Amino acid sequence: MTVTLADVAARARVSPATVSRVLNGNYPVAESTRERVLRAVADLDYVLNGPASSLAAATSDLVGVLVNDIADPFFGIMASAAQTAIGAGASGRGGGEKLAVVCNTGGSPERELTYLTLLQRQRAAAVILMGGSLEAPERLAATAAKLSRLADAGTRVVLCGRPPVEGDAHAAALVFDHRTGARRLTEHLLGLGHRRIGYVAGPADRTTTRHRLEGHREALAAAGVPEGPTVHGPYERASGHAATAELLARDPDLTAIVASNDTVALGVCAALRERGLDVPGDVSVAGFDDLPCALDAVPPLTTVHLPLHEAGTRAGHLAADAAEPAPDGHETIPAELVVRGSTGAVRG
Amino acid sequence: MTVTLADVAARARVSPATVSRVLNGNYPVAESTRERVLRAVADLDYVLNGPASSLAAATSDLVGVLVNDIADPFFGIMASAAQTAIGAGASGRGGGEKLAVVCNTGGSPERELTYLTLLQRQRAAAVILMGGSLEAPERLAATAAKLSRLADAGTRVVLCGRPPVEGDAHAAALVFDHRTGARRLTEHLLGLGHRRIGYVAGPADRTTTRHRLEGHREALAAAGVPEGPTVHGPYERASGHAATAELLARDPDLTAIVASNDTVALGVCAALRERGLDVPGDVSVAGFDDLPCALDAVPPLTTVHLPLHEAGTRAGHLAADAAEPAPDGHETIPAELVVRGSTGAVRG
DNA sequence: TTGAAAGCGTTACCAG
DNA sequence: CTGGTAACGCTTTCAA
Repeated sequence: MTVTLADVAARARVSPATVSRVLNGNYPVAESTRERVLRAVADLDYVLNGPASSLAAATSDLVGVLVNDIADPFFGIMASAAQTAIGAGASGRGGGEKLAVVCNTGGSPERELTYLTLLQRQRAAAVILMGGSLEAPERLAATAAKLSRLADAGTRVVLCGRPPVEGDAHAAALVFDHRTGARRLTEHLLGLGHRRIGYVAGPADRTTTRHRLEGHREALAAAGVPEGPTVHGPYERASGHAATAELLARDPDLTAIVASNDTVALGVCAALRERGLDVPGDVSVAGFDDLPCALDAVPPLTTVHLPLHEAGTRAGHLAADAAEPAPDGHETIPAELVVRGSTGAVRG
Repeated sequence: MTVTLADVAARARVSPATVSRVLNGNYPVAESTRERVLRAVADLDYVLNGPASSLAAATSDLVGVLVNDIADPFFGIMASAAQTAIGAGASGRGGGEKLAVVCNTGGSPERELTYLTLLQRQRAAAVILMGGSLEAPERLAATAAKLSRLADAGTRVVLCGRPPVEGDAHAAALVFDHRTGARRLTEHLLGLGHRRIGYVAGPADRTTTRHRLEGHREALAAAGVPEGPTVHGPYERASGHAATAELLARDPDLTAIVASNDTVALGVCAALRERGLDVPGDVSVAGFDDLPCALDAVPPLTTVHLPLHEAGTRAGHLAADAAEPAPDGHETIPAELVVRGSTGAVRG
């Protein structure tokens, strides 16, 4: 029923081996033969059988990109950049590009492991893990074990926005400097005169949550300012909205709120507006991630800019083997303060 | 080096066939044998070889989800829902779930075709095409041809948010009622007294752009109100921002602006604020898509709600064969007007 | 530069 | 309920 390589070979009057060589383009073939084969391919509308090809070659063109939340532009931007970088990379087997596919783990370690197994089944060429991870020890161990098994099987592993696995040299790691970014952000607010600062943290037990919170606390400690109320919640609008009520209940005199994430910051803004509070007149709001899709329609916010596009591109190149990893496997990606407007100073 | 099914069979003292049956769980096996096999699998840390499995079975567990822009939550939300629905569907071959992977076409028909070919290579179990498409005839024909070839090869094809292909009964189509939604939106503005309404349309030649614009014009025509200025641009913030300047230049007395998309609407709001115009006091802004991540931090907007999550879920079920398609293959998904606040009336 | 043939690891059919 | 064994379609030495 379906056209096979042998059919193409017959029509082109060559051996299957020759067709394979033409298709993979990694072997010298006479130009005339080559043309004859390509014409036969076109005539027969032949499509290579991926599974057969992968089986025989013991590798595939699949590159898995695991993200915590595909509905969050934070991941969308990185994934998009990675996918472009991968597709544009060196042409792989099967006469073409690599197939970069995005897998949505929803932040669940179980689903993450499931996807990794699935990709391992497929003999994926590479795997990119994007975003922070849960910090539960057994989970980390399970993931680390799976990753090193993947690496052993020849799958390239790239960590993007996630701390390197302890004692695992297999994976290239691109690490955002959340801590410094968060510290700068809080330093900025302190510089504007704020002394009562609330903090909406991300989900507990996540690396990003911890690192950002640590930076925040560093800044407070250095300035000798006591820590204000802190509330944890998922990286979602609703979370910022609910947290705001909680923070104001705990300290009605807050003059600033730091959100662990832009999406959360938007929720904070909405909640403040509902209460008749002016942003940033009454309460200053600061965010993190600098998502282009979220920010300039709301009052001027100060945020920390993470170069998502660049990070994703770099991850893609590493995954596609189109770039050399750093000697020690780690690369730190700077987080840069972006101040929008200048009305965030404390009144009086 | 790598553990194969035969190794497992040897250790469990059964035949390879039996191991396969245990793993696929679609054949009766004695409980004791079954346990022995599973223990051997665990002991050896065996992972099924996907390509070999797909080759022998002539199908795979891969489901491709093609989206126009993975960085846009519009697609992220639908893709996420679809992925969940697919994973939760009937357990397929290989002892588990289907692998739903999202592919970012960037709205380019070439990349779309490339991905479809790649998925065809992989003998994908299903393909979901999300979002509107370009209307260039040759492109439509090329895509249609590819899709029917996929369908012939046993791949289920689902269209989600894209009009059905002419004369192609292979694909199940979930169609958003953009036209009615857009009509209602403009009717609402007209009801508030607006008579000079600008329109920021999506990219030219896209089905969504055309349908939304048609609905807008229907409402104007029915009310005998002349069409205001219209500007085309991509579905991005920057586009709304730039378009606003253009619209106001063409008609400084606009009292309302309809954006073809929420992301664009945010850009419009930002541009208006920069000009010192109050939203919706001076100019009323209306959006489309009702993205939860975009809307309630800005002034009350009126939008059209598209049930993205529901649509994505439905698409996933259809792709996973966990639901029956409608008899004629089409399903229309309603677009519902959402009015936020009530201050959008024309002044005086 | 090309051809022949030996696998690659599973599945599924046919016996038992 | 279990075992034996042809496919499945391609890649890749090894020769020519």
